[in-house]
Amino acid sequence: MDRASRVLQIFGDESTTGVAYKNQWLKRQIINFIDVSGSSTITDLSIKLGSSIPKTTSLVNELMEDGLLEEQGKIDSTGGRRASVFGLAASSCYFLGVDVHRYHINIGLIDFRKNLAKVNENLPFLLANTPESYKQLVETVNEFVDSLQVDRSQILAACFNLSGRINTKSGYSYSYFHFHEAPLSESLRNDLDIRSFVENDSRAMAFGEFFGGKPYEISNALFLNMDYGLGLGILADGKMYYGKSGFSGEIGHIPMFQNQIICHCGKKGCLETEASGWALLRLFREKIEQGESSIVMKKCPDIEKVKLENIVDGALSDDVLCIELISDVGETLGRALAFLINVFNPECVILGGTLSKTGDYIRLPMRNAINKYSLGLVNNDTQLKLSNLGETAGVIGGALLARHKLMQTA
Amino acid sequence: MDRASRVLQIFGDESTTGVAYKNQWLKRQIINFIDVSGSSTITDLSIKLGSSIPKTTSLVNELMEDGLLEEQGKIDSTGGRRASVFGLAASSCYFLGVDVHRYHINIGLIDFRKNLAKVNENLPFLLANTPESYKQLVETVNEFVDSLQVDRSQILAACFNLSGRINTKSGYSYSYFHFHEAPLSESLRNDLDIRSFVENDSRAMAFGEFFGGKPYEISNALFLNMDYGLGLGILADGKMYYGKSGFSGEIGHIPMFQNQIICHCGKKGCLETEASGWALLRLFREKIEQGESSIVMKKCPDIEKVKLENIVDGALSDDVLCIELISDVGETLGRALAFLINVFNPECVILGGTLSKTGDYIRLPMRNAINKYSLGLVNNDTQLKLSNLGETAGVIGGALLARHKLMQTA
DNA sequence: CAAACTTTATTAAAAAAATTATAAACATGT
DNA sequence: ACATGTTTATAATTTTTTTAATAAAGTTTG
Repeated sequence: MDRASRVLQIFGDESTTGVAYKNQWLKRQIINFIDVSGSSTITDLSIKLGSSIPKTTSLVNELMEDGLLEEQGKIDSTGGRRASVFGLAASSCYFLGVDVHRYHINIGLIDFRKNLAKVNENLPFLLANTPESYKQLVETVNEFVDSLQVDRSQILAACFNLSGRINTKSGYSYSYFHFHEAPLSESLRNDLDIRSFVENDSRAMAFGEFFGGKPYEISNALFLNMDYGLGLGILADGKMYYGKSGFSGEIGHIPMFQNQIICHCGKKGCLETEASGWALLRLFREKIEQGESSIVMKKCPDIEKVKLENIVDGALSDDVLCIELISDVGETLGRALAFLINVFNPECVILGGTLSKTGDYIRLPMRNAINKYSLGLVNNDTQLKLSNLGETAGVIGGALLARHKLMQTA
Repeated sequence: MDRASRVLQIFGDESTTGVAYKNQWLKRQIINFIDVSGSSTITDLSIKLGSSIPKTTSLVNELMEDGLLEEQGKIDSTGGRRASVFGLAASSCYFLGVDVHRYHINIGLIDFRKNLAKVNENLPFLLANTPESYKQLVETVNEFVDSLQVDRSQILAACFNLSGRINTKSGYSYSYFHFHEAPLSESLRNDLDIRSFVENDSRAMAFGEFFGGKPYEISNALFLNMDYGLGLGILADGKMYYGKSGFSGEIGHIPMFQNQIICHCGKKGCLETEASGWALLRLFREKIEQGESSIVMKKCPDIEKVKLENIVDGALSDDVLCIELISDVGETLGRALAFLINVFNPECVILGGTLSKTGDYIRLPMRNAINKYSLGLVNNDTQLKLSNLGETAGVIGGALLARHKLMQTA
């Protein structure tokens, strides 16, 4: 039995009983503890598990034989014999993150230690609710997997990040690839031969930002994905928050305005009509039509073809119009965030997505609006940070989620 | 050692080690499992704990000797010998809930089985940030405790529900009784000789509504406290959500309007300026001054002395003006709830507080606004319910919270 | 630099818990 | 009503785990 299968065995819930079950449970605890703490000594594990040192030793030895743990040298002495430290064996298994965008795909692979083993970004793709689009997705992922050094059986799970409404539990996607009888996650599993999950794109990015770094230090935070649309990822008490059907975080269509602009969701007055990538483009076009000038128009003379990225680049090149518009959008988003901060009292809010590339151009107006519109006592200890991972948040988050979902219960 | 002390011993974290520690942990698991499931057989417990039947039997026997568990007869046969069922012993310990309002206090006592043993409502009191007010609080609670059959030492914990900003973790209240060096919870503990917690009033009511009934069936829900001010209690993944500093749910002062009304929080455009008890009174006065009539004015001719309760009574007596105003407030609140529902995707929203007494007069306009302003896919499975507990939500919730906090870690 | 002290690892003895076997309680079918 | 099958409870035996004891590996101090 290879190492990947051992992982499945330990995290699977095959109904073993009695002492075998307990040992499996303890092994799972050991892996999870080492997972959050990075590495550990027998003594630490023993205390954490509430088991004796000989027992812990034998479990760790078994996990080493299984190939899931490895000795990583010795800890600095604390005044006596130096203790051996054990960590996860990176190559025991792998996980896939597939970030599906409208016009491209990013795919990434992480190992058991959460190292990003390989990323392919901007793979050509066209997202649509058609069997052809689905086929293209499957083929692209299969090509990526085949190009890897690691065997397909070593990849224990994959997570597909999709925009739109997704039921994470059932695995159904309602916006895309909604033509199979079976849930999308099932179809993918069959066509890839890899256990698959589907996830909301913003939530996956949020997961990457929250858990992508080494230690799990924050436990209440928000992640705002600012792209053409808006998305929100919520970390509540150290766990991703999903809501009843996995639809939580639908911030784009909250009613915040009395305007008459019809949102693509069909309603009027949505936040996205005034503060989003879509809104930014609309406002830009209006200003240009009113006769204002921008360097964006030099690079891209056809106003209909101006993309969000162009506006972002414009701002980064100190284009006044772009900076002003982004500031306006930031102010509005800050007002919405003030609402969320009052309700959630988070430790920090992380800004991600295409618009976050403008850095302080968007962050400062938001900070301003938050101070203006939310209660001092609540927002004082809320930090407003820019994304750490940037473009790769999606693939890293997806792969980490696949890993997380498998390790919770296989 | 009496039974109350046994509870403390089991839920305390005195640093026992090895097998003693494990047994304590297992006992805690047994109590917790029986707590959520109501009662249980040895076999069920054995499966749940992952321990053998003889081991479980001896633990249950010890817990019976300690007086925390009692045999509650036998289960109906499933085709063989009938199993004994065990449940918590109601009188092993008690918990106090103190609901502090502006002009009165409600106090309640629950036993270990969560039965409401005694309630005293509407005890005279005047809330202020003064030592006199604090003294009155302590005296009133002490009188209540002295009037009980049960000994003070049997009451393991008390929870005080206060409005305004409260840091639940540290035990500090920032709005009231903010003159001691030590946190309020410490002062109360000293003056009452009962371990004390402080809690946000709306959160305590929410806890009562969520966990006051028999089974814990919902795991994502919102509770809206509609009184003079607004409050929100959030249940996320089966747990009350607090946020970083315990300030979550500050829904009253979210920026939703462009109006010029100055809220008592100092800002403009707060939700409470247009949709709350305060707002309702303001709107009522404006309408009366414009010459409209209402039966409320017959009962209470001095417009300055009209209270929220009068408007509620007016609506329940079919007074047109009251009903209209409440409907308007409901519509606005519904719009705010639409926001929250989009973000939280809860299973249900429970309406409580004084305004909820108007029943469908407020509920239906809210439901309407929610349908209008939130995404169908998200809100379709969100129920909008009226409070079950009504007036007693606070004391029940408080007492349950005291019990919960002690049983998590004493 | 060796003696004394700490901390970790391994082994051996003792204790505790899990199995297995048996008895008791109850239901069902003849 | 009695034999048979099922489930629960208790007792006896075996296995597992803990505790205690010992050895090994470092650090610190006189």
